[in-house]
Amino acid sequence: MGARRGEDVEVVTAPGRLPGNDEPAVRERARAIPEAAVARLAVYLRVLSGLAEQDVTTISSEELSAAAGVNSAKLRKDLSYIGSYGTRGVGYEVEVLVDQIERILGLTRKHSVCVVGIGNLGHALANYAGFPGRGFPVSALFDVDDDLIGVPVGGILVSHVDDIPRVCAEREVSIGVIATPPPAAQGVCDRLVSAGVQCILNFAPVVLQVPDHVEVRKVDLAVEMQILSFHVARRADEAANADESGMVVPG
Amino acid sequence: MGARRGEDVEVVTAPGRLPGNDEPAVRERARAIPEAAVARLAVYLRVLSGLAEQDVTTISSEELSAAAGVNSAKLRKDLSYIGSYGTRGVGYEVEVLVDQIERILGLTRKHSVCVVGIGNLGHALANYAGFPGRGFPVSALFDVDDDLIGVPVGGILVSHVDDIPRVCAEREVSIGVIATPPPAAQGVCDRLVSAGVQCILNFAPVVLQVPDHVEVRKVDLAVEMQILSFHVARRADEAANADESGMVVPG
DNA sequence: CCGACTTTGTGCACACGTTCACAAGCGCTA
DNA sequence: TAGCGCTTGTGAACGTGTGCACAAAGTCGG
Repeated sequence: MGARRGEDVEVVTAPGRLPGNDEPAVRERARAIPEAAVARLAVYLRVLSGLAEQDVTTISSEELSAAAGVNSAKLRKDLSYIGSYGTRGVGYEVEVLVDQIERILGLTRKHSVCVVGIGNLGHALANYAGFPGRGFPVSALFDVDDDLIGVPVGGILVSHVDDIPRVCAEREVSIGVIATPPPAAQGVCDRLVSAGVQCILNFAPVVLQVPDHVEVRKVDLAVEMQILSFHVARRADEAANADESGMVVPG
Repeated sequence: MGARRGEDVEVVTAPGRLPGNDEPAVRERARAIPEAAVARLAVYLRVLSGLAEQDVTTISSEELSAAAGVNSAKLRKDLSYIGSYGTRGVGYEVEVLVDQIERILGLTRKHSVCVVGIGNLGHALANYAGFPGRGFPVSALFDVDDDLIGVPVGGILVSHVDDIPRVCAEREVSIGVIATPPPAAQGVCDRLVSAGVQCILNFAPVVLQVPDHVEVRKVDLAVEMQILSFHVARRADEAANADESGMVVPG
């Protein structure tokens, strides 16, 4: 176990009978998993699911880490956050890992998703979102365009954004996906928040302001492109640099 | 942020007096900017562009950081990576910052982009990609479906994936966007790489294997959803925990 | 039953990124 | 020109995440 702050170290033998402290530490553990590790666990899960379908029953950290594109030590540390489910000298049982990762990621429950903004991207998401992580049924779609209201997209009828509070409550939406034009995003976000949605995936290129208890993740195409652009530029500069400094091309 | 390959280690602190190291440090600096800072610079740039359009000429780190949703010290440090363009006691000139960030991000050149896989998502990207970061013209589209070849999407004719090498070379594509089904992604990736594309934005939920000199960023919807799911689960557990431990609801 | 071999789980050290806190620097006013 | 108040730029402390290397713990063959 990694040394945390002085506080939650005594989890070992659970000394003092403090109220609410006798929990199996599984829940405490969940809080301690680094976000980066969570992201990787999701990747491992996908790889493992693929292996399970190919009837692979056991895999070593070395093999799995190669398939997931990470260092094997990191993989083992990531897995250690969720418990000790490997067998030394052997490896991990694929099925066990799948189950445990799904448990930690909360994939044993279904998470109802809504998509707001049924443009090009929203369309794609409505058709796409339910399928890859099989625990995310899209259960509501919203737009402002009157021509779209009531139209079925991917099997779901589009509702008006004004109905977000009612529809989200009815269908117990827990994750909201924003795919609106930038100016509309904050307004939509506010409505989702007041509808009780606690997690938001934002595709609109704006910085959303939300209360502390709401989790926002953003997917920003422009930013991704610009990061790549930065690398292109860096490479070009390096090449120019190497050139100037009289580097000889081998061969 | 999110998971990247464990590779990007060679970004380390510029070591000692190696030959060709005496450059004006602008280029050296570029190498030293942390990836996380680059991502934020792109966000600042967008905010700043918005401000410029509203004829704001000057802004303090405090204001800008609030608009970008970060801490002001972090913002100043991020900006310090690209140089000292602020005036103490006053703030930053919006236009200067815009220019400098664009320079660092390599946005002064146009980066030709191709999209592979013209399904729902590819469609959305073809229409979307050029516009938000104004320096990214989509100049080629590819698919395997014969019915799509030659069809114009967002003003560009779709070519066959087999023509990737030729078309990418002709149109000087520097960034490849993969929006194919998972099984096709690695093959497409290989073709892009052999066509000389050095940066890839991958929307397919697979771990791509590429040579070291190729930069890959991935956007993985399923992973994002699962991270949110994790947070939903964590919250639920916390609530349950608080409940069990006999917490009294105030009021 | 033992010893050799394999692979996990993790303590430790290091690197990276974030935050704090303050000196340095600039403009404004008198 | 000197003094004051404001904001930048950054050294240094801190916390988090990564990677190494090895002990612990299991399997397997003899």
